[in-house]
Amino acid sequence: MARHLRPLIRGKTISAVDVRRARVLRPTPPQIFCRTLRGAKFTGLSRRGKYLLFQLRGKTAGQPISLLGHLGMTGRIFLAPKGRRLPKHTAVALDLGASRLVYEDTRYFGRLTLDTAVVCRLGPEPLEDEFNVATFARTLKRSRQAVKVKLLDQGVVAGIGNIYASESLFRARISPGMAANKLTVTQVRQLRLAIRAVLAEAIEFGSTVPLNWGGNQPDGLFYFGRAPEAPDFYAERLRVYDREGQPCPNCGQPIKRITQAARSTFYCPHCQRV
DNA sequence: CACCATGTTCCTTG
DNA sequence: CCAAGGAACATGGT
Repeated sequence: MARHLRPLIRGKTISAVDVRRARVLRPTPPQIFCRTLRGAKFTGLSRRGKYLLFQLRGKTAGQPISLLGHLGMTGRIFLAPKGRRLPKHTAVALDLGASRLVYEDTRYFGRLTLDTAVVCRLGPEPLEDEFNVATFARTLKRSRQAVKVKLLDQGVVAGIGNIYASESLFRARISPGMAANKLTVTQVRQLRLAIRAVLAEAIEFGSTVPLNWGGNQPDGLFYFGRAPEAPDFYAERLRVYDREGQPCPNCGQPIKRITQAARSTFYCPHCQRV
C-alpha cells in the first residue's frame, strides 16, 4: 500500500479536509486535524508494521507533520477522481485538487490520526536486520503464552496479523499451541526465517494487485488474497488460513482449526506436532 | 436469528 | 510492575 500510494501523493497539496467519522481520528480532535492538514503538502510516505506514516509540510511555517494511518480490518485508502461519489463508509476525504485521497473503513476500527505515539511501542521490523535471532529468542523466552498468540503481539515483532501468524507457523512446522518460551533455538531460527519468507511473499503478492479502488472496484481486500482480479496462481497463496478440513499441502492430512485468545488458528496437526 | 470476520485498546484479575 | 484473558468498538456476510 505504501509503495502504491507514495508516487501518487508526493508533492500534492491538501486543499480541503472532509471528516465524516471523527472516531477514526482518535485521539486527535477533528478541529486540530483539519486545521493542521489544510494547506499541507505531502512529502513522503513510509511504513512501520501495519502503520502507514505520511510525511507532510504545513501550510504556514512548512513545519513537518506526521500523519499515521492504520487500516484496521476493513480499511482502504485510495485516490479517486474528484467527481466520483464517495463510498458509503468514507471516514475521511482529503481534497488534492483534481483528485481526492479517500480513507474508507466499513467497521471504523482503523485510524487516520496525527498521534504517532503507538509506533514507539512496536517491535522490530521483520524484514530489517534489527529482527535477529538473539532478540527474537530473548523476547519469546519471557512468555509462557502460546507462540501463535505471542506472534500477534506487535511489540514482539511488528506487522504479523492473524493470517500470517498461522501461515508463518505452518512454514516453520511449529505447533501454534507451543509455549513461546519452550521453543528451541533451532525453532526460533526457523520461525524467524518463515516470518520473513511469508511476509516478503505477501508484499510481492500485494504488488500484483491493482489498488486503485475508486468505489466502483470489487471489494477486494488485497492482503486477504481474495481480490477477483488477482492473478490465478495466488489462489493457493495461503496454505492453511481459512482451510479447515482441506488437505495439507505437505502431507494431505486435513487442516485443523482451533481457537486461541478468541481468534481462529489454522494448522496441520501432522506437520506441526511440536 | 446465530455466528463469523484481516485489529487494537482498555479493563480486570492474578 | 507485568502477564493474560475477555470485552468493546461497528458493520456486513453467510
